Amino acid sequence: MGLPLEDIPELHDTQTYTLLRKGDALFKQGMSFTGLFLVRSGSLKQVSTTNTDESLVTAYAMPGDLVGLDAIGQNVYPGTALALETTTVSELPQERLSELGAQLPALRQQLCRNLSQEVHNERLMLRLLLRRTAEARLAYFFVAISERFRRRGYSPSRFRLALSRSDISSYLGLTVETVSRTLARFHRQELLTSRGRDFHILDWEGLVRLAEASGRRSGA
Amino acid sequence: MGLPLEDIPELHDTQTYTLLRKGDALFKQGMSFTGLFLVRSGSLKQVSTTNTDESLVTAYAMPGDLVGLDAIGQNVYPGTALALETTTVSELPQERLSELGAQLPALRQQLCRNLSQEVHNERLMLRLLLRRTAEARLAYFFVAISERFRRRGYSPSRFRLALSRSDISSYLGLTVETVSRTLARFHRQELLTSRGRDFHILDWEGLVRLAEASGRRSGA
DNA sequence: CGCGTCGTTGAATAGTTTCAATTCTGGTGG
DNA sequence: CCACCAGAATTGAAACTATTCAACGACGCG
Repeated sequence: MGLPLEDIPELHDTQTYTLLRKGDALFKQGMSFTGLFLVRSGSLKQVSTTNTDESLVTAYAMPGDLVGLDAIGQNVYPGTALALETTTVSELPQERLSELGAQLPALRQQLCRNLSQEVHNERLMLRLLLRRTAEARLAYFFVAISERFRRRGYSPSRFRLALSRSDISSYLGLTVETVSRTLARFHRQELLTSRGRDFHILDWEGLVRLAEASGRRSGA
Repeated sequence: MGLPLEDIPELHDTQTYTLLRKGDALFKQGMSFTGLFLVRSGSLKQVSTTNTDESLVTAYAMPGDLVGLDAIGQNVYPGTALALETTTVSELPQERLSELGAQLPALRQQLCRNLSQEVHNERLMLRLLLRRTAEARLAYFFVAISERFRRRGYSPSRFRLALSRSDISSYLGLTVETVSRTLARFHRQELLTSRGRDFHILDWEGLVRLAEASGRRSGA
């Protein structure tokens, strides 16, 4: 998520808004694909449950993000989208997407571009995270989130993340305890302070440095 | 990679074959996108170098696979494709793809589907690997590779992987030593034997069991 | 106000990396 | 054809990082 697809004005002419309360599901894993959703306010997390009963937080969507892109492939939503707070979304039904796609080849192309971009982002980011320490993973996470806030016009240094610690740990493949301890260390090093779900980035440079270093000795 | 896009017959009507010798680059990271490639024989790895000079093996392509899908987004190849052995590929130039896309809406749609599918696969697989032990990662890797060989009509239990140990370790986010030790353990447990780059799966069930377990205590 | 969930902290343990030393292998040139 | 070499793969021991288990404090909601 975090796609620059919102540039396409046609996607914004929608009247159908939906209001979700905290904990409501926008769609559930396994439901057949009916359309994409554009987040207007609030935020959502996407949770995928594997065949081994693990449930993983696989995406986080904030206002301006499109939700449901990964459902196009199988025509089925591959995870459940849960509102993390009071949230409004507008729907882009499948039929309307096809219509628009027929009228505007550019739209279809842009959609492909975005998907392709995502393939690459995820491949690289996750593979990068795979060989990084908890410290580097969290630093990377906050740098990325902060940039998303900035691009959306919010403050990049102070923000509220509706995700719980346990959501964050799931997203990064760590345990809650490790996330908590690492945040405490960041606080001590005056990189980033947090009170509950409010975060305040103090030392952007320092975070970026940690995020780019693997946290391990050899730079390979 | 490993996409079921080869079902589209139009993609196969190509005369331009290219021969690559071991170590040759099909394209290099940063080159602007000129088209996709279909692997006819041999195999390739895709290596992406990050801004921090790490180079990661991000994909492995065998006969029947499409290479270059992740270049569509930025119009630039996001990694270097290197032949692991003598390899032949046929090119699907960008112009031809657009032509075909205009004639056959189904093709464009299928391409989107494949991309969307990949987004989901990578998200889930890598996030799964993120919280798994080396043992589970390798088991998962061999199960996945074996299934790819089976789908392509090769033996799923005996195969030659042109990837070096170091390529595998990079792909899975481990060190060479850990891969080596874990393979040795698999051998002792009579799950999988290997001599150099030839592998022989002895106990499919056992491998699947390891791949699905996280390798950690809590099943969360 | 109490209860449950979320978040934090501590100590012991398990798993991976690191560094160093060999062994094995495939390709090359004599 | 064989010996040799360099890179690849393996193995061992020590250092380090994250997880596990357990206990406790904080917060929000009914």
